[in-house]
Amino acid sequence: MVLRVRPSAAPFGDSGCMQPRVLVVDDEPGVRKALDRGLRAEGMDVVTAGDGPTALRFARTGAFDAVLLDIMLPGLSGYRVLQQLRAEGVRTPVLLVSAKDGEIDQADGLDLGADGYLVKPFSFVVLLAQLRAVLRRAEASPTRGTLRIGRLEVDRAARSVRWDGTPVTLSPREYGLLEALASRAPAVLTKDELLTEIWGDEQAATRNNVEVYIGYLRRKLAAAGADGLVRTVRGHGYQLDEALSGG
Amino acid sequence: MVLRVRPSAAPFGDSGCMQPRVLVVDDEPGVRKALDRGLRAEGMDVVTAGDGPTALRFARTGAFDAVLLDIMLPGLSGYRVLQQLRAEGVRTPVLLVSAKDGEIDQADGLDLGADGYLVKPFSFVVLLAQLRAVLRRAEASPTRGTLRIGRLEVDRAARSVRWDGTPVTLSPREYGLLEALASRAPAVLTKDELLTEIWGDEQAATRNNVEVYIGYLRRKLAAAGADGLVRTVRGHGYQLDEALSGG
DNA sequence: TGAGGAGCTGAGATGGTGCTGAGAGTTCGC
DNA sequence: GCGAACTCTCAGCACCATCTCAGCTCCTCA
Repeated sequence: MVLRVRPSAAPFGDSGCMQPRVLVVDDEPGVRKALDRGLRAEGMDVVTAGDGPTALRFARTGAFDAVLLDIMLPGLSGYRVLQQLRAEGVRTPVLLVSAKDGEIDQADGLDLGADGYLVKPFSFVVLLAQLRAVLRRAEASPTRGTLRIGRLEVDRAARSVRWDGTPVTLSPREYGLLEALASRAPAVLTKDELLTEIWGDEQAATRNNVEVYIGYLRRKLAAAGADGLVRTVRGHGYQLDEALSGG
Repeated sequence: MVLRVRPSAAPFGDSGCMQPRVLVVDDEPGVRKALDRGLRAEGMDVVTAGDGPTALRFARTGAFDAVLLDIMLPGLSGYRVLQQLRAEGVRTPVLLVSAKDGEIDQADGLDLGADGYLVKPFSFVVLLAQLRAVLRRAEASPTRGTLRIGRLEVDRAARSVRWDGTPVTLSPREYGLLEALASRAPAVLTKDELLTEIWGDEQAATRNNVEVYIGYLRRKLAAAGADGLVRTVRGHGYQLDEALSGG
């Protein structure tokens, strides 16, 4: 494997985020060590594992920002590890590494949920590029923190909502609707999307439920001064009004 | 390059979505042709480009679900194309392909916004795996890209349309027509194609419906200043006027 | 020049979509 | 048990999107 370490000027501090934590899984100690050094030099926090069960144990904690996963592993193949992780609902981005070209081909299914594929021998630079692409994406879609859409403020940790600084008390359903709309603003969400997201997959509720709760939500928002924030897109669904929330 | 075509049982119909549209950019006609055939066999809709400027012109419309972009290109390097696209706000996933290992290394910055990296020679299966990973992600996130055909802007997430910056409010049918035409511009779409795409397969509607709604659409567009944007190709169907929208 | 076909459009009917109020059922704390 | 908050159901209403259709214009071709 070619290893050419070239530390970037600003490895990962651009967006003020923390060191990304990367799990490196490979059965060869030499490879682990080389990758560990190389990635550390790029400002990442690296943890290594040498076999499948260990990898799974580490990865299922969800404590990593990305996993570099070799397919050939003692104990449990990389495929199985990935499969198991996805089955458990772990969404951590995974880069699959195969020792030879044909290996990926032999998988029963290609769509196991990996986020990138590398074939040995790969250059460190290519690995780094893939890794960064994956980390960049993960960073771009944060699932936590406070949403700020103009004058609207949705604190997801506290499940509280403010408009122009004044708090708006919402019921769980109302809050769910608003958070869903805010987290994707200014996209239009269909009633069915909102149903599955807030009411769950059981589909016990009907679309009229969404209409009713949009009504409740609107009333409370209007009382707080956010009149017209939730807009109806006839025939499709609802969205947060860009102009209003953004202004 | 190794080409091993293996049509899947269900290429891409799993989630009932449309064929993914992929833009293949490579300066070698042989490679273009091979990729075109291979990807079509996998159920994808493929458009090819042989040089940088052409690639940029196609890609900046936002009408593709993924771009396979060779770095070595006449006219404008793949890097520049990618850089330009990102600068314009085009978020379409891009897989960068380098002819040799060192090429990626030579880029001034790795973080141009590519979503995957491949080094020639790569096997078709690896390409397919990367491509699918990218498409799967794109499909999972409802934030579909914005179509830009000259002065026309179609935001597919917000279902909003702008001409020269001024918003145009459209009914669902009208919007469907415009999006269909914009996503394939400057191709001519027949009335039957538009019928099946917007009205569905039931075929309850007739071709006159398309004519009527093209009329409605034209009226609203004309009111916004986009007079003559939707062109009739007698005997065939409708298309967006490149010259007008592109100028 | 005229016939036929393709495409356009205005008027009007209708059905669907979305909104709302009333009220019943449920859960939870006291 | 009681009240409060939340959730859900339902029916009625208003309005808009959709559809139908006839009559029109325009193009093509003989």
